[in-house]
Amino acid sequence: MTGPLVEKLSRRNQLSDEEKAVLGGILAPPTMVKGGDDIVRQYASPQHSTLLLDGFAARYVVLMDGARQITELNVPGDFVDLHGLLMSPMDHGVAALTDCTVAYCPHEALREVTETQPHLTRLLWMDTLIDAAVHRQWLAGLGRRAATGRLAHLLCELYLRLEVVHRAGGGKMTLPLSQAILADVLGLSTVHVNRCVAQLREEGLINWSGRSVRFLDWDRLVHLAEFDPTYLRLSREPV
Amino acid sequence: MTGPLVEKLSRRNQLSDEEKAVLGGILAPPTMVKGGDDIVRQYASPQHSTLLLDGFAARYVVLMDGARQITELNVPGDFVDLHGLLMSPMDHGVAALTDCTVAYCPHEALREVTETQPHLTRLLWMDTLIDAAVHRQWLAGLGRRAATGRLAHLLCELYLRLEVVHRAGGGKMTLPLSQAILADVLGLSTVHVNRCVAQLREEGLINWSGRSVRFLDWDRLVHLAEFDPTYLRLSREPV
DNA sequence: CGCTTAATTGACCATAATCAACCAGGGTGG
DNA sequence: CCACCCTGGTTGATTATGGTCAATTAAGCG
Repeated sequence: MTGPLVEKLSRRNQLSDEEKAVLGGILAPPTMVKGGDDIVRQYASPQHSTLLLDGFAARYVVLMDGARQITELNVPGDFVDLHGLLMSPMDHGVAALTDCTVAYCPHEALREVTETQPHLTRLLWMDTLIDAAVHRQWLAGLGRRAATGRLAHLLCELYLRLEVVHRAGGGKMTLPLSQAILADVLGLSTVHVNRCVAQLREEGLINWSGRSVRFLDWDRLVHLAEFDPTYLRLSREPV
Repeated sequence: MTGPLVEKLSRRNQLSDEEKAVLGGILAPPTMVKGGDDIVRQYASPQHSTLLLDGFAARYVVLMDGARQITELNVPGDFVDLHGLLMSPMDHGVAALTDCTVAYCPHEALREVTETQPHLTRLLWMDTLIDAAVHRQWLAGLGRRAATGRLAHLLCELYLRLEVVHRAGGGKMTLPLSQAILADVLGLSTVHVNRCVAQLREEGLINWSGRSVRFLDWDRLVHLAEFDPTYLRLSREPV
């Protein structure tokens, strides 16, 4: 059940069998959340954190005029609200973008991990640090990148993150997110997302129909996106 | 020397005398960094983290066309590169925006803290989680807030953060940042920052001349900014 | 096969960028 | 002491990226 989480963490530093067992032992049985429902509501103070096992989720903020900004996309293996362990209440919501399978993890058990498993604690800490690193890349995109480059960057990032947990490979990924959702990620209108997708298609960089995205020229896409994967920390780190 | 850090952390959870002593014991003597210089260079792999004791610093990303996006502003009491403890090399730079006083903290000593001081570790972890929470607010701003509201939000945030470390109070703060720097924070041009400042002035919300910002109508500014300080975690947290 | 959601396209508009001056203040060297 | 210079702030004119509004098409789906 801890599969995608262990796969991700193991990329960065060796997980001992004991640590894997600890992780497995603190998770409650999986639960389903329907696409469109909230996994965590804003202002809630949950007594558990939520590990996403399957599906796509997103942290989001809604402004008074109704505009929504998605501040983080979560893929399988991500803790969607690990920060709730140390801070309460939630200052934003977490939505299931598709049907999701999640496993809850009592804060009590996580707190025990922080008391007795310093190395595993550092790995979990690092995972939240990488969330922050992704935030910073998105900030650079929203602040200084043109719309099409921003979309290209997002596609590069998602491909690598999904590949780690075996949801993408061979230059192809399944992306069950509507253009309206992507607009809320990219800080654009749906209309303009559509134009950016069209542009990437016209340039012969991707083949995107329905949920399926195929990369036709990864190198040129990376160049257009100015994508440097360092921030995703997909190789050994000094944890 | 740990003054501003202890003041900030103590807002969130009680620090024991032992913990304060531990913090004091792991810091090297203060160092000066000149405004405009880098505190940490991108791609570097420092063996210490840097506590900002005085001055303003910023994490930033530079794109290929030379545009700069500041992804985080640091004020006294902030660790500017605590994440470097668990991840290396740096995926961005940290610049001193003004003359700064900093104290380095060897990673070796910090690692020892994570092995022996679980509660203090959680407080440091939380501090990085709050960095991420600030990132998310900025994302919402860059993605969905109009320029003037974005500036208003930044001013509200900075005032509260500076107040915690006694660099602001009585509705007034000293902000030694040029409009060009603010533009790199807000994802705007300097010209437009200037117009936004002018607008806040015209609306009678602030008095801003030179480095001195005075808030004339905090409530209306908060309303314009849609500012909710929850994310700054300035009161007791369940660490 | 109708119904609903998502994608697409076009016309027009607005926010903010760019370009280009100009001004104010504070050092500095003559 | 004052002219000069440099940085940072201010203003106006023009442009452009992306938003809004509205309609059309395509794609799932019961």
